[in-house]
Amino acid sequence: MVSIDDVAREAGVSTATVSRTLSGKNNVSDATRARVESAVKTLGYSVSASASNLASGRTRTIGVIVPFLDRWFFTVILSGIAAALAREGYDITLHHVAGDAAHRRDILDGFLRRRRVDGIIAVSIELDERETDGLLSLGIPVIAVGGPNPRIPTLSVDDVQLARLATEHLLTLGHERLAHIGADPDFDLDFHIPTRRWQGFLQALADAGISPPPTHYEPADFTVEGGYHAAKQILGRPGARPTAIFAASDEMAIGAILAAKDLGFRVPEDMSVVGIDGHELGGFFQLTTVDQFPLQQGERAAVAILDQLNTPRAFVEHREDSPYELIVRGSTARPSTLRDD
Amino acid sequence: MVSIDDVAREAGVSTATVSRTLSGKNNVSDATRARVESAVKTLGYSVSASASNLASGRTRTIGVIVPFLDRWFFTVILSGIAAALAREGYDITLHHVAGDAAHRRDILDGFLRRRRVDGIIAVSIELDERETDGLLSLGIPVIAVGGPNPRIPTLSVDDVQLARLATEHLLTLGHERLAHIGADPDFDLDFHIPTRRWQGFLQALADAGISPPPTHYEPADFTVEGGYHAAKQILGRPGARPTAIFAASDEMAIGAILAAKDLGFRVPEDMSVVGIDGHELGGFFQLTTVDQFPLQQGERAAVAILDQLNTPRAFVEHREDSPYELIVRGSTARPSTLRDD
DNA sequence: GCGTGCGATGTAAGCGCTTGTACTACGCTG
DNA sequence: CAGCGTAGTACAAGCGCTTACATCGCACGC
Repeated sequence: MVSIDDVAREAGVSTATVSRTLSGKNNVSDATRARVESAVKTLGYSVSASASNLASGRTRTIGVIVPFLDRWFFTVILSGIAAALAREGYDITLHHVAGDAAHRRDILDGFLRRRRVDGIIAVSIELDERETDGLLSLGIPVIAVGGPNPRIPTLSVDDVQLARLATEHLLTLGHERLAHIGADPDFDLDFHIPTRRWQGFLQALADAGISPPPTHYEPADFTVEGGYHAAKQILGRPGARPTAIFAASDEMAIGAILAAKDLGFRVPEDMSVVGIDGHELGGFFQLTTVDQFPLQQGERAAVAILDQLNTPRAFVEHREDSPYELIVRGSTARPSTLRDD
Repeated sequence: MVSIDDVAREAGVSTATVSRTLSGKNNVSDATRARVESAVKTLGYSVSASASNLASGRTRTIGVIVPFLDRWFFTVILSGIAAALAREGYDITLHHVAGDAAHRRDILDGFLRRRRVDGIIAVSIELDERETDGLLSLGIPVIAVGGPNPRIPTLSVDDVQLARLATEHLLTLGHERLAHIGADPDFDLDFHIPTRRWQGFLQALADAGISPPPTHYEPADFTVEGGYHAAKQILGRPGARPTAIFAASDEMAIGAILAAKDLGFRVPEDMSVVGIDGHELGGFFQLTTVDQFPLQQGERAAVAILDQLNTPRAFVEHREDSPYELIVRGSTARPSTLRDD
């Protein structure tokens, strides 16, 4: 393997100069720089990451911790992180932290402690006090995306407002009997998001002077299948049928659309459905949704951690200002009572 | 930061002994081992990865290159890789290699050259000659999953057989007019898989003595939407309508099911649909499919690379023996001409 | 009772960089 | 023309480990 000494010899300079040239320091003359660069090229040299790390204390690597590796939303965030970090020449080491407690310990106590990474991005993971202590005691920047942890600087979307927006869209169209597909209580233990969306839903209804019958809440597990079953419950239950469903995720909303169709309801004529996320299948199913731009969320997190690396601050605040946007497609319309057809 | 010297001092031994203890070497007495371990615990020590790498030349890290980070199939493979590597205490550095040529160069010439990883797993990426040379010249094990590259040891599924199995399932049920939804020619330039599935389809038909009319091939882009449109073409075209569709992916198969329903056909009564992959939504849509167990494919790749790391071989052969299995659900049945109902 | 061998431990030489400090040569200024 | 600042470069000391080799006892065999 060709080392920095080989390059120095080839270029007729010291290793220090080679190092300065390669790391873009400006106190190298143009002539020297050119010689070094040509030596690098002819020898096919590239720095040894570990030697560089050891000497400088910087790894140019960010650790990313994700709870799911096979769910659309999380992989899109990951994708955004990867894109933004790659742009700046940073590597990413990926840690999939699932339920397994022993494995969690391995990751949080083991891998991440070894000065392998300059910073950590934790995507939507619930950490207990001990784990949080562990992360923070590493002495490197930590940024969370959308998690519920108050002690870690977090970038998130305002879930209450998101849900309000979706709900207000339905109210604006003239719907008065709304149902909500939210989360299982179990599921919500880890992700408080569903509760906040439920709150936003209720707030919007309250502001509109509508009190929702409790039967119009149905829990599900954030999958298409879960949304399907929940919607069947909602639509099949005797009594005044809701004219619109607000599902806390696009996948559940898609399930709801399919359920409605299977029951013989037309969407949106008989039943409006709105979701949240901006899922890739939304366009195909003509799903009206509040897009929360997960790709950008990932990119913002990456940018934030790099920023923190470049100019360390003692205090990084929580930010609940990730952008979102109502995308109106074909799954919502005025309720039939207000229609001419 | 506490270093190995601190531990050595605390335990009253040399750093060499600490190092031997921690790396599980066996020539350390039980008493000494205990002292070291307790010192490690009280000081909260963990090795510096870069120092260890630099001294030993091993990183305990595998580089994984994926072409997509937001498609179910690839993220599931990634998930399998991550699980298997984590089990052995290996880290993974993730590289998302999309179309962008400059970025590709950065990855392949830059990141991976820096002795950052002990091995590389390339998931379904097409590499040109120069890129392949680059990878192989790194002098570390490289394993591909499902790519078309003859110079890199590849683990893959036998796509011809996979397609034969799916097709033979339809033939066994009594279908004689079959259609296939495959790939756009463009798409196939990168992934030769679709062509091989098409071959398997044709072989099965030929063996059964059936010559398919060319109109029964329809290209799509491996998405639900693509499958939907392709199926509409197939079903709407005048002439003898096929009684079954074999789609080269589950997502396209799901699109085909939805298209058939939208056109007023019942699945499977009027139209059978079979896919390939084992997609998570398959159960919900009652999709008959040939599952190719992507999670296991990822795990097998990880195991293979670790094996190669432990006992290097000059030559690692291609293996086309990844398991697959026909999962018969509700989207396929005998054609109506053969039914009593 | 002494040589042998082996298990347990210590010594120290790197691994390949980065970077603070020292040095050189050059062009100024006064 | 001496004195001085500065840009450009070299020197060399680490960074925190791993590991080949040296050392040291001690049990064992004869």
